[in-house]
Order: sequence, then C-alpha cells, then structure tokens
Amino acid sequence: MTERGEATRQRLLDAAAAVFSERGYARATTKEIARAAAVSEGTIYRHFADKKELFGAAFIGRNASNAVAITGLPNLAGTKSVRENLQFLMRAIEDIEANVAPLQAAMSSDAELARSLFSEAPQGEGGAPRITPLQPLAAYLAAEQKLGRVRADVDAADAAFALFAIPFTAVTSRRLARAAGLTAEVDMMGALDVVLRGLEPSQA
Amino acid sequence: MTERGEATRQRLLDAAAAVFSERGYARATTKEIARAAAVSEGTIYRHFADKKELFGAAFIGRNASNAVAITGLPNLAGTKSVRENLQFLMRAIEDIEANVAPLQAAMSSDAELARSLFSEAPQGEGGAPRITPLQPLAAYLAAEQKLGRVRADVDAADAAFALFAIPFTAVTSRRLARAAGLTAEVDMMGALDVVLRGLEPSQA
Amino acid sequence: MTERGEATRQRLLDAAAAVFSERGYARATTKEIARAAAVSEGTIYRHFADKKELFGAAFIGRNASNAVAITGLPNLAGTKSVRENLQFLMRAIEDIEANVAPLQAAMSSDAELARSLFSEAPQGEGGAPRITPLQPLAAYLAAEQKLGRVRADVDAADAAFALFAIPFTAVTSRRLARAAGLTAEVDMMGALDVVLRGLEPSQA
Amino acid sequence: MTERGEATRQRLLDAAAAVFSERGYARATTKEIARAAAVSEGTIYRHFADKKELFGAAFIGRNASNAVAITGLPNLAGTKSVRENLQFLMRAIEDIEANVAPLQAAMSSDAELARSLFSEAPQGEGGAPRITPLQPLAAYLAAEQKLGRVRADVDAADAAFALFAIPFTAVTSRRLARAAGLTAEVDMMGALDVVLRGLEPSQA
DNA sequence: GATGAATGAGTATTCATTCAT
DNA sequence: TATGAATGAATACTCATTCAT
Repeated sequence: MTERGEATRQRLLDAAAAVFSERGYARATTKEIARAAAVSEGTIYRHFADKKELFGAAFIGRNASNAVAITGLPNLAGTKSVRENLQFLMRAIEDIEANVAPLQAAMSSDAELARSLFSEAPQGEGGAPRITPLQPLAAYLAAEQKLGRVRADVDAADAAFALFAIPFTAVTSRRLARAAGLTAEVDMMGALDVVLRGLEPSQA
Repeated sequence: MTERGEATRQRLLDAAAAVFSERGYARATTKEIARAAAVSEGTIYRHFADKKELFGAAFIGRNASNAVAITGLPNLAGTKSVRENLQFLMRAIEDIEANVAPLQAAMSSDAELARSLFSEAPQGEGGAPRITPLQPLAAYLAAEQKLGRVRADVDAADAAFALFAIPFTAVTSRRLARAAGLTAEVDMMGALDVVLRGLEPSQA
Repeated sequence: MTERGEATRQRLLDAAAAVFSERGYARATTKEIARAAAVSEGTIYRHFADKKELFGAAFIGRNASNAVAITGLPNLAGTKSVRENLQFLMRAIEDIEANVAPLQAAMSSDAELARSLFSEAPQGEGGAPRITPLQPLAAYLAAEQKLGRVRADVDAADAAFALFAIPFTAVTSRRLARAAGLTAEVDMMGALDVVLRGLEPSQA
Repeated sequence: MTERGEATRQRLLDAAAAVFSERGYARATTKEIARAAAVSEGTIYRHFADKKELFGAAFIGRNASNAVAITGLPNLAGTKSVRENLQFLMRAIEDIEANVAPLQAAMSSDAELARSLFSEAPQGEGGAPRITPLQPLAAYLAAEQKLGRVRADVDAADAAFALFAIPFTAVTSRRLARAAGLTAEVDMMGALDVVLRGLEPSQA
C-alpha cells in the first residue's frame, strides 16, 4: 500500500466512525462518508470490501485504542485512596463507553449486522468480541481486597458489575436524552458513593 | 373504528414492536411488518400516517403498559424485607427494560427519528418523554428510610440510580451479546447484594 | 334507481367535475371526489364502473348542457348589429370553453384516457365526439351573408374558425397563466374588431 | 461533467419531452422515461433532483430553442408580400406550439406543478415565464404599418392576437382530435385570409 | 489509485378497486 | 344502498456497489 493509499484509508476510517456514530449504521450512507473523507464514493471500495467491513474496521479501531487505555489500570491498587481510584476509573469507563457506545448501539439494533460482524472478525483468544472494562475492574478490586482496602467478603466480579453499571448507564441515558433533544443530569459520583459504602471494610 | 379495524391495528402494533426490536428502525421494512401482522402493506397506512407514526405508537404502547406496572411499587415499603423487595423490583425493571430497550435502541441510533418523535408527541405534564423506573425506585427507598429500614444518610436518588443501573446494564449487555450470537452471563443479584450492603442501617 | 341513489349519483357527478377541473384527471383521487360528494369511496363504484367512466360521465354532462346553450344562436342573424351579435357569441364561447377546457386539458395530455373514452362512448350521428361551437358560428355567418350584412366573398367556415380561435385562445392562455400563478390580460374585443373589418361588406 | 455524462443528460431530456408530451406529467413514469432514454432509472437522479426538475429542464429546453427561432422574425418587414410573410409566420408559430403545447398541457392540468415550477425557476427580466410569439408578431405588424403595407388604424397588439390565435387553436384542436383517435382538418390559411382582409390598407 | 457515471434492487407511500358487513 | 376496511400493483426515489476511464 502506498503512503497515499494509507492516508486515504485512515481518512476513511475516521470519517466512517464519525458518520456511523452520528447516523447509526443504516442511515449512514457511503456517499456521506466519502464526502466526509473528501474522496469519491468509488474509492471506499478500493480499501474495504463493503460497507459492513468499513464499519467493522472503524469499530475495531476504536475498541483497540480503548483496550490500551484500560489494561494498565489494575496497577493502581494500593495507590492513593480506593475512592479516588474508583472515581478515576469511573471517568475512564465513561470516556470509553462514550466512544464505543454509538457504534455498539448501531449494532445492537441490527441483529444481522452484529452477527455477520462477529462471525467474520478474528476473535481474541478469550473469544471476547469486545474488550470490556469489567475484567480489569474486577482485577483491581481483587488486588485491593488483598491489600485490605476493600471488604474481603464481597465478590469482586459482582462489585465490578455494580460499579461498571454506573458509567455505562450514565452514558447510555445521556445518549438517549440527547437523541431526543433533552439533557439528562446524572450524578455518577453520588451513585458511586452509595456502592462504596458497601465495599468499605468494617471499621471495627 | 370497527371491531375488525381495531383488531388489525393491534396486530400491527405488536408486529411493529417485534420487527423494530429485531431490525432497528431503518432496517425494519413496512413489507416485513405487514407480513408479520398478516395484512397487506397498504393496510398499515389506513391505521398510521407513516412508518414513523407506527413506530411512535408501538413505542408509546409499550411504555404506557410499563408505566402501569411500576407506579404502584413504592407501596411495598415496610412489607417483607428490603432485600426481597429490591430483588422483586430488580426483576420488574429487568422486564420493563427488556421490553422498551430494543425500541429505544432503534431510536437512539437514529437521532432524527427521536427528535421528530418527541417534538411532535404530546408530552406528559412532567415533560418526561419516557417513563423511567428511577422516580418510583427513589420514592420506595425514601419510604424505607422513613421506616428506618434503609440508612438515612444516603441520598435516595443516588441509591436509586445505582440500583437501576444494574438491571439496565444487564439487559443491554445481554442484548448486545445476543446480537453477536453469544451469551452473557450476568449475576444481577450478586451485584444487588453489594449495593445493599451500603444501604443497610448500621447494626448499632 | 331509487330517489336517494339518483341524488347520490348527481352529487358525485358535480363533485367529480369540480375535482377533475381543479386537479386534472391523474391527480384527482377517488378519495377526494368521494369526500367532496360526502359519500364513502366505495359508493363511487356502485354508480360508475371505474374512475374513467366517472370522468366520462362528468364530461358528457358539461358538454351536453353547453350544446343546448349554443344551438339556438344562428337565429340571431338579422337582429341587432353583426358586431353586437359577434361580441355576444364571443362571450358565450368563452363561457363554454371555460367550462369544458379543464376537462379537455386533462384529456389532451393523456392519450390513453382520451382514446378509451371516445372509443367506448356512444358517439353522435355526426361522429363528432365533442360539440364544437364552430358549426353554429359558421351557420350564423352564412345567414348574415344571405342578408348582406357580411361580405359574400369570404368562406363562412374560415371566418368561423378565425373568430372561434379568439375566445378559445383567450381562455386557454388564461388557464395557463393562472396555473403559473400569473394573470394574462387579453383583449378579446380588440382582436374581434380586427377580424370584423375583414368581414364588413365594401361600402361602395 | 464528462462527455459521456453530458450525452446521457441530453438523451434524458429528449426522452422526457417525448414521454411527458404523450402521457402528461402525472402519467409519465420515471421508469418509462428511463427506458426511452436507454438508461437505468437511477441515472435520472444523477442528472436531475427529481421528476419535477426533469420536466422543468425539458420544458425550458424546448422553450429556449423556440425563442431563437422567433426572435429574428420582425426583420421580415418590407420583404416579399405581407401575405407571404404572415403565411410563413403562421407555419413557424404552428411548429413552435406543436413543440411546446404538449408540455404546457401537461402542466396546465397540474396546477401545483406549474406553480412550483415558475416560483423556483429564474425568470427572465420581463418576468415572462414563457416566450410567446405575440410580441415579435406585434413588432412585425407595427413595422409593416410604418411601411404602409398594413392599415395604420388597427391596433398591432390586437391584430397580433387575432393572428396568433389561428395556429394556436389549430395545433390544440389537432392535439385533442389525435388524442381521441380522430383527425381534425383545419384550414389555417383560409382563416388567415379572412384576417388579412381586415389588415389591407384601403385601396383608395 | 482515484474518479464519477451508471446500475438495479429495494423502500416507503399512494390509490383505484374489491369485499364483508 | 352505503360503508369503510383491506388489497396489491404501481410509483418516485435511494443507495450500496460496479465499471470504464
């Protein structure tokens, strides 16, 4: 692939991510993506087999860059306070979801698309088609349990889910509200504090 | 409207909800909806002005029947145990979301649709375009706080959000997984127990 | 046919003439005609085989009533002045054309419609599918020639055509202008005077 | 636009004029126009925004080429005989009308179309939505009046109208007759002679 | 590599017509 | 006789995809 070709491809990926997020998969037209990437429509097909593949490539790209962002997080265990760390994690998850959610939404409401995407895509060894913040989060909590900064008698996976649900729900609610032209005020941190109270080791 | 007409209309609403859930708004074709309702395509337009209105009607219908299901829930306060009640609520919310979420997803990836739907629809006095289980949930918690069965020093709204996030996230995750042809095992009740621990009044 | 049926039929004919004139044949919908006649759509088909037949019936009706209006006109010969009579005739033709023209226009731009209409309709003995003011006009002029009030050396048919063309063109121009949202000022009487000058017997 | 594109566009314009003339605006289908132009239906929309625009372009095209044909005519004044010139003009107008009239008829029976067409189209400075042979005809007559070859005491505009009405009515009558599967014999030249007699300067 | 013209299958919607009541 | 629900063929228009240049 020449340098020029590579650049065009990248421009197409960016344009595609933007347009798919804005319009959803079905309403996004190749024409609009081409225009956003400042190339002709035909050019898309030199780089991607079809629209579906273009979507997949854009989605994977986003997902991958997010994976990098989270993986390192368990190492936070023991530093600062648990509360500070979780607040940080919450914001991180919020960012990630805000990034991936629109593409995910586009997929979730189109069963065929999702199926064909995952059946063709090279899946990771765990078979996880999508990098989820759940595992790193559970790992972090488990680490803190070892350090005695989180109650030992809670299931780390359950707690991770309760925590993850907060930014996930916040992001999704906001998306829905925005789509309807409204604004949804969500106090993620207040909800976090409620959960935190259940994680604190007893002050005996 | 004759009895026959009324029946047809209802069949169309059910078919529409099913197809929109499965395919999303854009990919759902009037042809398929008609076939699912066992009527001709033209019949759709005797009952609804256009596809958008059909979607809106299906959505409102689902939403309304859910509203009924939730409204009474705050009265549970004081009965049984808090844990049992919340488990019950969690399942109820799960059902509701499983019902509405697909339609909401269909909408969320189509900003224009959502906007036109909410701008035209006669909004309730609260202006809430969608009945959310959040308020009844918060009301229930506040009632339990008065009874001393829930810690008084947590914000009922924050706690409600933390709780609501659990079934909401569970449902959505499952949808995504199913769309991809996978299965997501989610332990809602485990996560609930974590949050519950933060709500119990101190055992002084 | 019952009295009620007859009344309904007449209401349909009037409504049809109005709607066909306003919208043209193709854009006129049976739905709109039914509404204008304050009957249900299905009722149309109890009285007419199809839309085409309804159009034909409405058209024939108009045409027939016009025929009555013109037939007597040749008897004017010898009364008043030729100029006054022709001015009167001109206005009469104008009214007639204004009446029939819209229906004719609807037909003229739809070859199939016209053909099927005339091939099926019971044609007059002269085979003339449409009563034209040309013959009565020529008859009137011939009569005046006999009386010496119109030059004998012009062909009555040619003169009739030249005269008929004036109100015909005036009406049509106005229709076109009105369709375009403009107004066309046409001085029919001025044009008539020009032609008249060619008809006056030489003042030797 | 590439050369190939330009050729396709022209083919579409010709096909459109033909089909619109034959069927009228509403009954002319994009499918038939495409077939007549030997292109696919989609191609129409690469060249024209919609059916209305295609019609407008076809109409304007015809109109414009006619404008060229007429503009020079007033210069005939003084050459040959008035009679010969008017016979020539009559045939010219006949041709022009035969060209434009069908499209005009297609429009006149569709008020909405006409209005939207003229309200959007860039109108000439005179605001005239259609080039009419009336003005050049009046100009020619006025010139002949100056030369003493036409009576000075007739209004040139009135005379122009009387003359114009002849070929206009002839063309329209023929169209109606043809639509009905009949033939209308019209002697334009006879009618012209009648009018001419009113224009000749007195042989004093 | 890139363009833009062309394609044709597919979509929502309309409307004359039929039919059960 | 009249109604209005239902039909289904037809229509304008869209859009992912192909292809000649």
